[in-house]
Amino acid sequence: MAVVKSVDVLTEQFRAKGLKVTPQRQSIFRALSSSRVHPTAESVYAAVSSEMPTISLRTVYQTLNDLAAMGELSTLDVGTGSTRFDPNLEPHHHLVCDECGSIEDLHADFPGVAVPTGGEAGGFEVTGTEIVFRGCCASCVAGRPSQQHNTGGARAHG
Amino acid sequence: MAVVKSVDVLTEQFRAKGLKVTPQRQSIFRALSSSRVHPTAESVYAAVSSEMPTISLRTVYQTLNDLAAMGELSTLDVGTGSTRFDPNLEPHHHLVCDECGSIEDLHADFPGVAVPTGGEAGGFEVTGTEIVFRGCCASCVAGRPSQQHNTGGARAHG
DNA sequence: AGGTTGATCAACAACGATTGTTGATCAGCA
DNA sequence: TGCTGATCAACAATCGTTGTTGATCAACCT
Ligand SMILES: [Mn+2]
Ligand SMILES: [Mn+2]
Ligand SMILES: [Zn+2]
Ligand SMILES: [Zn+2]
Repeated sequence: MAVVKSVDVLTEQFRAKGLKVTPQRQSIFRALSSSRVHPTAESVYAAVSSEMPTISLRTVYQTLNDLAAMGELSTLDVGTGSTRFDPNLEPHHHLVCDECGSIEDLHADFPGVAVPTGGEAGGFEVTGTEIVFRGCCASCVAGRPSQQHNTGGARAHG
Repeated sequence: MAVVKSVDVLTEQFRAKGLKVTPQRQSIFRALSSSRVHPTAESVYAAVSSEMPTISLRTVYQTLNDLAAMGELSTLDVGTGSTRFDPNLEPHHHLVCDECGSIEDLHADFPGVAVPTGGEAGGFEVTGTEIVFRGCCASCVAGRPSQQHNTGGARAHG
């Protein structure tokens, strides 16, 4: 359940790179370390703004990009228009709700998932595998107009 | 190896929906049915422009969106800035080259890939599963400065 | 403690991808 | 042939993101 490195560790990393540790950056560190929701730059901005109203969106983008460049954050693109930032450094996959746009983590590994050698895609050198499950999250399912339970017929792949 | 439906079939579908079958649309149909490269709107525009120089980018977007809305085309977002259109209607997965940006199809199914019930993501209703392998395509690997063969050490997940 | 130097700010402009709009012209199809 | 939607050019506008500028500030090293 480890997320982004602690505020202290990030502080160290910034210092080591000759980057100053400013209150803005610390505030962003804090916002990230207490977040499990794959925030956008805007939403980090909103969170940080509440305790530091003068921070600029520009600074938020800047710091998020710094963190991503340092590998302390990864970026996600699920087709919702804006980039999501993922403070969870562990290898994992994602469940994207088509209804509310939420993104949940799935900590599972699928050992069978690999590119078959010599086939259609022979010679492709894999460095990373991302699985995205699309569908409807539990809370959106719960909020639906009541209807007969229909447990069958979910097609794989859309 | 079936790709987008034939030009004739798409023609029928458009007529059935009360949409007119114009030379522009037919040209776009043709460009798609002979494409295996997950083109962007711009690249479809470029292809069609060569045989129909007066077509507008606006019309290309319009038709691609129509096709996507009809389910005759799917859209892909791999974080390269622009939407890729996929004329391949069969369920499949993708290999994205981080070097040249190419996207190859992988026609394989991974029966083990499913959201574990009752765990971290209990209650999520899956409607589609997309697997993206990131790495380096065969031709980019081939074009590298010669070095010792290193066949080990590909980490899964980045 | 003080000076150097990078960080931040406001206030913009600019970008690329995509969509909206308008009015005029054109052409598919019944 | 006529109705009506499609297309066109030529824009403007949107959204997310990055660039720029000059002024101010403050983290950090000595
Ligand atoms: Mn995640
Ligand atoms: Mn494909
Ligand atoms: Zn939901
Ligand atoms: Zn490549």
